[in-house]
Amino acid sequence: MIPTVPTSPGTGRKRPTIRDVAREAGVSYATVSRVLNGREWVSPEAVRSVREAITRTGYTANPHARSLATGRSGSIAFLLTEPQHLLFEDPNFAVLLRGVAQALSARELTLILMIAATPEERGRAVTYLSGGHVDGVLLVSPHSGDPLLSQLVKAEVPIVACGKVLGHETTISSVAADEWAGARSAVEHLIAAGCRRIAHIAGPQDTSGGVDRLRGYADALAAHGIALDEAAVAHGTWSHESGAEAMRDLLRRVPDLDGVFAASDAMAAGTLPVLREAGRDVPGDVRVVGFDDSGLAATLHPPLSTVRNPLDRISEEMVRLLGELIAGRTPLSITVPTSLVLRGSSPPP
Amino acid sequence: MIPTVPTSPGTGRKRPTIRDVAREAGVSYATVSRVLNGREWVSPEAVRSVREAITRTGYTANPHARSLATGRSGSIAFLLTEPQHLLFEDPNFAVLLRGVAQALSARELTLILMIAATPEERGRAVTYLSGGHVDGVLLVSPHSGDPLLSQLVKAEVPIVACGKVLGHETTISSVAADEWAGARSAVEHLIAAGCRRIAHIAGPQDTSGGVDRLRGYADALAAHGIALDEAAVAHGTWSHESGAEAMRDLLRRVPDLDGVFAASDAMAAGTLPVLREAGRDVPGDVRVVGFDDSGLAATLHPPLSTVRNPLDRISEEMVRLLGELIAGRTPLSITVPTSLVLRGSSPPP
DNA sequence: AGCATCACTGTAACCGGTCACAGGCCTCGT
DNA sequence: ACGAGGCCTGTGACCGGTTACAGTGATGCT
Repeated sequence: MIPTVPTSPGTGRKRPTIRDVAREAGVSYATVSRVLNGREWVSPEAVRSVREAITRTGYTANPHARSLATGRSGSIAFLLTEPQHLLFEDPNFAVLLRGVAQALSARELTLILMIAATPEERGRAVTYLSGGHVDGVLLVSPHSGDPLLSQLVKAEVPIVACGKVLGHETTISSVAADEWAGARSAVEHLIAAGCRRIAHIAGPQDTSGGVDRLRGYADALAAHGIALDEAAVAHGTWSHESGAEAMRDLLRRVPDLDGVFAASDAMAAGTLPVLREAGRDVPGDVRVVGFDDSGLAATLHPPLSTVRNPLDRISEEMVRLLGELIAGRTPLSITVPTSLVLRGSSPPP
Repeated sequence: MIPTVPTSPGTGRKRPTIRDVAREAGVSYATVSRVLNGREWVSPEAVRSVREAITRTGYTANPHARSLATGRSGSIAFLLTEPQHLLFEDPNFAVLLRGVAQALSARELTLILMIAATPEERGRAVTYLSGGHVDGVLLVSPHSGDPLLSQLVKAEVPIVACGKVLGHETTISSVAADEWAGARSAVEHLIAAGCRRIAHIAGPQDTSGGVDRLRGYADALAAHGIALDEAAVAHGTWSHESGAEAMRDLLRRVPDLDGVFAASDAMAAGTLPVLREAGRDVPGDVRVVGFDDSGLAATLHPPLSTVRNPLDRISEEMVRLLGELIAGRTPLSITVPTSLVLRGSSPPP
């Protein structure tokens, strides 16, 4: 016969429970619970003695017991479906992640990071997320047709996406930067500064950011009666290298260009050495404006003018919307304004 | 008056419990639990009918109830104490994170990402981690004297660190690349290729990586009877820009150098344009070797020879060690071998 | 036949919280 | 003096699992 040892010797002392605190404080465990949750109708001295007992015993609530009783987990998942793109190539992504972590931490919520790249991981992610482990899900730039998306929607998990998700406006919330307005303001600045031959290095056209920034460029030109020249639009992949490549093309196709609006800072950064090698002074001969205001923008030579992508606001809003969704509000899509940051590569006129 | 909604907001009908499955299958709920956990001594037909009942009801176990009963949370924390460094500047970090996520996912463990940069966040992190929310903690390059570390150790949370943590060998496990051997092999390769004036761009000397790579450099020279010249060692911050800066210094101080070993790929990348502007051909006049084999190494011109930092192995080992720690084994520090990858910036002799 | 063993199953007692409900005590109104 | 009602507190019933322990019937052994 193996008797159960009351005080287990090897594994150290066990953590105090709410009952231990109640005994210490000389009240019932229900009262301790009330103090912990800030419920009304508890006498000041009870509050005081419970508080003291808590610090004396070093008590912390068992999160699993609490979750079991309340039905809330206190944690939300940050789901990545395209890590190779987001995590490794996009410096903005780190800013977004940082912002989300901060916003969640402030709300005492836990961030569960899930990477669902392989089919196997995606399957596990769906079961996990539908299984009640988390209170909600934050998604980065999901693909509209992704089956994962519809499975989560079917499981009634609250979801907030970063970037618009076509076809799911009524089932999931989303937060997006006003890409179009940002792009437009950048191009209008170039026009106001006297540029007449403005080229654009566009992002991938299967992303909403790439499309909207291109539309903003085109609309700004149209609004000022400047004809859109197909030759003045090159396409890149967001990366530094693709920006350099695109710039070489543009110099060949539009030798008289006097302004470049690149859809990302990295691509804008790629244009600078190419322009220098071609003997064009920035901003003297050619003005350059990027997009994102990533960390690298200010450190370039010359420092890069750019459209500030308000990722801190976006992450904050994502968490806020998710909170509302969890509380039972209906899905909502919002847009966050961008702003123009002028630096050496295209100073104010 | 605002009545409390009885049914949880997100979900309409409530999820089936183990009792529902038992009723469906015509057995007791203990039997269902036994089937779920693969316990012995359950009749084949009971297993079958339970399995059927599970698929019929769409049952998934409530993770919080399970955690409460077993005392295991099934999740581990990945703690970042220096996000500005790791998350934003270090491309390797993303690789490590990816690897850890994969290893945990394969073990059905959840990754909780915690960023503890501000004092407030650090405090919350300690309470959270000591509070039994997670089964263990993975730490990236913690600073040995960090009070956070000793608090976690005191709370008896299983910890595995990436990189050596001096003074905690008996309390926490750690996994590190063999930085010293890697650095040494890089420098020996340069010597074998005929270089005689080999400079080093060192990393920060308050990190174990920075120190060990410098030691490896010094020891390789000593082993081949080459005197260490203080002027041939410059210091950088891991970053591209600091590498360029260091290279300019070195060209001034050691004009006859014919080899450079940089402690990071980013710093090595920074040397290339500086060398080109100075009229030195790589690898003709000067051979360059980096460290890490980060994504960028192969895309440079010329492609960078470098020491492969086995981050995939490291992440895998970290998770394995943490598992052993959780199972009750004693802490263990292990080293993972590196390998030399030769490319255009210093091809094989 | 009687008893031990084996293979399996069910009951009940946890795990550590939350919360509905039933009081108790004190003050106030009548 | 006594009931009403406000404030505060304690009891007990959950939440949904795991698991110790106590059966139960069938079989094997003496």
